[in-house]
Amino acid sequence: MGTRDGKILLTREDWIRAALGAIGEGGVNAVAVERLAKTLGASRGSFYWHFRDRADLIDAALELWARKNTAELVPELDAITDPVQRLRTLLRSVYEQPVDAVELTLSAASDDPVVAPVFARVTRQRIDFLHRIFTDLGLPPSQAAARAWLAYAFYIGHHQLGKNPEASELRPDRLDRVVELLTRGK
Amino acid sequence: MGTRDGKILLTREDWIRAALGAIGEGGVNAVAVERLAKTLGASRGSFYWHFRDRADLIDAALELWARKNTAELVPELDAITDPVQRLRTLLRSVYEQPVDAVELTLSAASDDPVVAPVFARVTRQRIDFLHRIFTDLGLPPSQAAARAWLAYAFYIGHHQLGKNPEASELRPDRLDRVVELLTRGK
DNA sequence: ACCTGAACACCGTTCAAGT
DNA sequence: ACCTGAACACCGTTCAAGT
Repeated sequence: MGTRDGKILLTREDWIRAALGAIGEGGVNAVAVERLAKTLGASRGSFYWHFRDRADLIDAALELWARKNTAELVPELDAITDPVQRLRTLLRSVYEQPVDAVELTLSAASDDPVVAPVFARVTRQRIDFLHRIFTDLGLPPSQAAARAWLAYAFYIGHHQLGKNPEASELRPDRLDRVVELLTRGK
Repeated sequence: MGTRDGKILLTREDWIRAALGAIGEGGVNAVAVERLAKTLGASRGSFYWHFRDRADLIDAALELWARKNTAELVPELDAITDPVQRLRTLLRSVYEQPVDAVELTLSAASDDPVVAPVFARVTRQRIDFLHRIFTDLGLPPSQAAARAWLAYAFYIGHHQLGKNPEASELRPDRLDRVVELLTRGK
């Protein structure tokens, strides 16, 4: 944020930060160029100097989120050698409150043309991660693949269900049974 | 659809049908009063004779969907006596193409104030249904509850992942392993 | 009872003009 | 290089006026 003639100059990053805030609060639809401009004290026209269009802004915001969030988390978890413990640590974050608001938006809007490619990349990284857990447990690759898919679909569904207060009352209060089911057998 | 002076009169149902079509094609956001009015050959003002506002229309559309879809499906599946077969039949519908477009919208937008109550009701009915499957299998209630939750979260997550072509390439091609995992063990 | 048409506020995008 | 302000199209909602 530079200044000139006492006026504040905005950077691309200023807009991105504002967009991520809006996504967290109200989802992708809440990213309104006019509202952000008002918040940042600039005109709508100014926005179009920094970004091609609204989709460009959302794309940049999600890219930033994915880098900070997934790319940095996976190596950290991979450091845990016991695969069951690694799975438990991952799933525990699902049960944590509050769930990352951008994460929710991402999976809910995964068919949005802007969201889709980011979501696909994050998904691939995460399923790879789960697959490693199950092969480390000694499962053959095809079984590990089925189980990784089940675990990841569970992860996504759990998030979606958690958004709805009435639905989440129905969920079990302990993770243990879920972990046990996923890691048992063979 | 009556007529008067050669002019077509629209009913609430005409608007609801148009709204369900729009939801299926582009999600809840695609329900635009002006666009529907143009499609139906009426003015926007006319819409507000039949509905309080846009949310009222979406609500009515989802109610209709839930009645047709879930309330009629559950008794039909309950007729299958073997619980494993019942689960397999249910999960098979998840793997079927194409997945119901309204179903996708419903779980993706389950935090939307209009969608939330409908989603919560549908969720309760379905988890009850799954719970019955697992108690029929001989599991104690608390274990059946954990497993019903896992199965339903899987169901939702599977749908969400299926929206994304790249993500769904990673899913296993056979349901059998998933059914086996869910139904196995004491 | 049901609909039209104009009005207002909000938003995305473009662009000539300013510094 | 970065921004403003006006313009246009699209949309939700209201309401007086029509039949």
